[in-house]
Amino acid sequence: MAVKRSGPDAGLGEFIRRQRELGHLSVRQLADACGISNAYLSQIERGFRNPSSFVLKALADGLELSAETLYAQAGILDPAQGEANDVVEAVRRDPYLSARQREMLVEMYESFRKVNDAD
Amino acid sequence: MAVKRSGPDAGLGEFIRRQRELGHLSVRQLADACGISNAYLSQIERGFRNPSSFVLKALADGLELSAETLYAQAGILDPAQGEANDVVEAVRRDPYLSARQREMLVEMYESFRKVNDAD
DNA sequence: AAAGAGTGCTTACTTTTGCAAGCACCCGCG
DNA sequence: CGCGGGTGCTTGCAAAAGTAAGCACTCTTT
Repeated sequence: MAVKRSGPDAGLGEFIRRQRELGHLSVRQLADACGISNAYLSQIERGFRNPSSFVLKALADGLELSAETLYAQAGILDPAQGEANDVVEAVRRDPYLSARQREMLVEMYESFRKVNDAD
Repeated sequence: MAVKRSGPDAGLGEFIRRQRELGHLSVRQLADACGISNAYLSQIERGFRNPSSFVLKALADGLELSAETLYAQAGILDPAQGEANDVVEAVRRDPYLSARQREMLVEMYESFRKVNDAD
């Protein structure tokens, strides 16, 4: 078959689960938000199924993180990417933060910028 | 199924075909280079099949273009090219923040990371 | 303590992916 | 001509994706 196929070894599932738990979402909640079945999400998280591009995209949306991040985790996008500059982008890409935490950091950053513009 | 499914309407296939022709490759050549069957590639190009993440990645490699580009064409990646990787680094480099502000953002970020490790 | 809802997981099933094999066609060449 | 090799396309079929329904368990609530 020549094209990579991941089995129950894939770290992608674990990553998704971790993100879901950081956001305090149940399997069903995230599955609904993504338009996929909870059964399927459960299998993805445990590495038994290999989500298609569209499901991956939907998961990225549901988890409120950039599709790039998820695809990088899936080993599809080269994670290297760009030369580090934009704080907001860096926050959005960070795989260890919850959606809420990312939101807070971005807000804080932007309020700083705003204040600075004033003086 | 709620998740996007493309039929023979998809512009992705046409894009792939155009790229293939620009490279003066036959269907079989590109298919071989990608490790997929020529039958399947033919169907993808005409929009009858919906390549998985892995096939898409293989196609990007075979066409020698970045996976980002192809995924953007597939309508999966927002063409917004992000840079920046590391949050702390990005914050430290940001020229619009004060030292104090940088310190606060970094502290906030690190406390989030710490909290996440706990649960 | 039984009902009710929430959690994740399993099973049986349908639909889609992706391939091996083969079709029809167009060339260049002996 | 007639044959070998190029082109893209079609057609079954095996294997994987994805779902609906339901299981086992834990909490609340009554």
